[in-house]
Amino acid sequence: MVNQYTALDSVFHALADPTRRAVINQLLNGAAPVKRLAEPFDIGLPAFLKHLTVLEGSGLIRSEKQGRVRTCHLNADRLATAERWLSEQRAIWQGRTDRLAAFVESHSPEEKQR
Amino acid sequence: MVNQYTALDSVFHALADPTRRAVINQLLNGAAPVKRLAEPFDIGLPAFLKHLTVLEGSGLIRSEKQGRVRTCHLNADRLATAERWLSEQRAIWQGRTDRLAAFVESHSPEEKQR
DNA sequence: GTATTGGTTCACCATATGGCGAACTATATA
DNA sequence: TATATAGTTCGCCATATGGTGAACCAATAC
Repeated sequence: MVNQYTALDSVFHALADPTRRAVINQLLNGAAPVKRLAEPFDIGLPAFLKHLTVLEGSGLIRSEKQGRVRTCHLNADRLATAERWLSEQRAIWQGRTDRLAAFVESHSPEEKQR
Repeated sequence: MVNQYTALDSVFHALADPTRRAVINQLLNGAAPVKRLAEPFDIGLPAFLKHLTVLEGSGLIRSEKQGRVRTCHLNADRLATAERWLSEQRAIWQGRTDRLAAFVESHSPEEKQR
């Protein structure tokens, strides 16, 4: 369980929670302070902060504090990381099913049912 | 924590583990029995079975047993579910940054620094 | 200066996760 | 029939997760 924590691990894990996905959704419209991000959810600030920590740990968001307010913004690159992995898998899958279809095609030219 | 477990929750959670992603990777090349899937990993069968249960619970794989061997195959649709969410987010993000760029463009035609 | 606001930290709790070994079931195989 | 093989189930354990309330700090606002 102490295996090197890859970027994909932490990104997918961060995305596996509805609260965190909702935060990302909010941040799509631009940066926002912690308070405003937390408003829609009925959990305490401490719990919410943990979600932000997970998100920031995965690189999906960044944040900086000035004065007493911390502003969070999305790091869209990291979303792309996950998207890339998924589309790679799909590409492999499609390549394989395409070859399979071609094989079937070439070996049973005129009858399709068995 | 007892919120209705959405499909995205379980899919992303399933993907958040390197062992489980590796299993998916194997299944891209076609169906395989549990034994063969488990070979590359140096964890016990019981632990491996839990991973399979998580994967099957998320709908990413399906499996059926005949005789004493259980054969697993990928359900690529579910991968697409996750991919779709991600690309939606990216679309929103891009729409927003595009509008932002247009706004900046139209409001400071010749000076860029403030 | 005092009060309020926005965050943060701390100790704590219940449950989930990911692993183990041992025992067990059922199907092939010899 | 005896034995090996493929899975499965069980009880156990350490750690992670997601939440709580209470106390605390540092900027603002009054």
